[in-house]
Amino acid sequence: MAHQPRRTLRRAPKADETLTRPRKRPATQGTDEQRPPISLDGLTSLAGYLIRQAQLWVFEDFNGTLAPLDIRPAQYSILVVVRDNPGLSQMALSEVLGISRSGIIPPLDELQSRGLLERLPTSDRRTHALHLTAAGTALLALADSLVQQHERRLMDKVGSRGHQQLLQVLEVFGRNR
Amino acid sequence: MAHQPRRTLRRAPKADETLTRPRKRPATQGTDEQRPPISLDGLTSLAGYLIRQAQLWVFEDFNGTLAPLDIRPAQYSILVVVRDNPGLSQMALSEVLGISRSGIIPPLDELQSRGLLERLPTSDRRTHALHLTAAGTALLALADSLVQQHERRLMDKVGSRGHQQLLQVLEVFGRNR
DNA sequence: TATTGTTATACTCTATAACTATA
DNA sequence: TATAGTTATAGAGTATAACAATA
Repeated sequence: MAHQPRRTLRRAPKADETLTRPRKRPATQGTDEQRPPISLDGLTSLAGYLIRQAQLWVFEDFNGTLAPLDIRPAQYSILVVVRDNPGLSQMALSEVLGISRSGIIPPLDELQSRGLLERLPTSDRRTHALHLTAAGTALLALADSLVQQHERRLMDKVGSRGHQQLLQVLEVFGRNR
Repeated sequence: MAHQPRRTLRRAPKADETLTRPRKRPATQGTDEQRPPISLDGLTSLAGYLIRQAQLWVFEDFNGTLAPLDIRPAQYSILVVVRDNPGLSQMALSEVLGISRSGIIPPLDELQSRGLLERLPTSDRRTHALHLTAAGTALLALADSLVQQHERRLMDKVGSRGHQQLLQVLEVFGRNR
């Protein structure tokens, strides 16, 4: 029904990262006894396992880096796609991001309540046209520079050559899912 | 206190995958009108985004492949680590898997209730020694062959060379987090 | 009838804190 | 006091189903 843009104030997200984060091994537990090494070879030989571990690192580092702006990965991806495709509908957005059309609503509500994004009416009164506000555009510019820092840290982790290889090899996962 | 191994029956996990899965674009919505292409360049140039998308594919394919055995990624990783490190404690397991010591309990309970894994008492009566049962060893062997199918599908996706590069480049994320 | 956005609900995963028993 | 395992609780993320407005 193309409701009024809602003003719902959503739960303030924890300023810090809330996503999976690795254990900070508990200070080599008390005495610095050496513990028997645990073999992970059965897992580390699987590319899928390594991808999962890399993704956990990415989210952790991303969240830490963008904590000052209180932007999580999903929010960042929404802001980028809306900036690059102004006026797109919620359906189109949820589709390219691989989220259900109901799942896109909480992050959109939050971004809107923070004044970063707006839902404008269209000729088809069922749909909303998504646009960034001036504040959203400004904040995204800041976020972009932090994301570049994050990306550089990833490059430090895997090497410049490794980073290039990742972009090439994983490109197949980037196209429209 | 090294409780009795619990018999708690845990909620039957949905036999199919329950993790994030991509939208199956709704049949090009009704009429096959061509929709304006949506630019994702702002995201696909980020290695972190591609890693995230790859990881979603991995979980989806993994879950689909291992659905006949009703084994999810976390359960598989537990079975592998316990097989390769028999007798390790829950603390050690949760540490190498990057899960909190309370978070390891639900999957362990489930595996134990399914007769795949047991918690044996040790001289330190606070700790449990984790071991696979015969059934667990047998099921893991089946799982391994399915995981190899999954890994082959990943190789089909990124190419043989790309697969090798992934193992090399991401190896840094595999070591003990 | 089909589609968009929304609400309601449920489930998974993970986190933290408090508790028990052991050391 | 410190540690291992457990319980209780909470939060984020995502899923499905049903609904109203609109096409």
